[in-house]
Amino acid sequence: MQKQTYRLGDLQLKIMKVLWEKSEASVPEIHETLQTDKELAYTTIATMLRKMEARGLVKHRVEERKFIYTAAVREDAVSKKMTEHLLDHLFEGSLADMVSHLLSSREISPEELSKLQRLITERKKKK
Amino acid sequence: MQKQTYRLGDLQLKIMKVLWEKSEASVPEIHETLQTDKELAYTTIATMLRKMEARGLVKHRVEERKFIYTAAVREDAVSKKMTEHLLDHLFEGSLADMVSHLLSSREISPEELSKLQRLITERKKKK
DNA sequence: GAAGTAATACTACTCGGGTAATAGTGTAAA
DNA sequence: TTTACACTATTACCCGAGTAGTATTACTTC
Repeated sequence: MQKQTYRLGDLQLKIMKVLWEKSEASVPEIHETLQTDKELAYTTIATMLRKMEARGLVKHRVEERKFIYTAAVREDAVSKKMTEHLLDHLFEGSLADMVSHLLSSREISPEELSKLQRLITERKKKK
Repeated sequence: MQKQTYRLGDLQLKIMKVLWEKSEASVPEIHETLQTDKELAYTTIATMLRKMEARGLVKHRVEERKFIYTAAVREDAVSKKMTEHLLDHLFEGSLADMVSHLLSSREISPEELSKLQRLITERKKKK
């Protein structure tokens, strides 16, 4: 089990983000939180959560007849999996290629650039 | 039309990669090329190509009764779309966050790091 | 001209994401 | 104690990726 955490649908990801943020949430809470994005039926969220639980992405406990959901996978694990998947499948594992792509196609603030620079310098020292 | 190029399945991506690499290819060629990975029926490739054409990802012309396929979307456009999608949905658009993730979880060669460093310095100068 | 061969066309099925209506259930309020 | 209300459970679709068997078509070669 614990299959492919690297492929999460958009809605699933949104739900995970809510759970990571709040650490736990009831269905109404999640539904409420996501309403800003797009109109989604309450049952859509509830169904999705049940499917996600079957897939091992979330867990729930019952509290006063309400389902309280929590994430069953950690955010950094998922981010890592998803990013690595893309990196390996699209850029043959070359981080430089990937970043160069982003650099050439997006506006990146000077702050971001500096932050990046620091990160890399740090990393070079360590290794 | 020209919808979501940011979500390509693994097989579709593999096929696109073959086409980008060779610039054009017949079904047997593509099938042959992908055989190293995994056993896939010839018809699987053919069907997939037809579906991809319907989706606007590839085109074909006929040459001596054979379909010669070519990519209908450019590699950099797709890479960009896919990477940006991930960046925006997983890291709220912060390139630094994304890279930091990768840096902390992967072995990156000193060469890659230097390359990255150069890229960023370049970019800072330009802007 | 019949048979073999190589290609495409058609059809079909599974699976998972997404979406939601409807049914059921249990507690709270009137 | 009947009725609302607020949840969860069940069921049902659609869509696209993936996979591939079977049918058809059109050359080639006896």
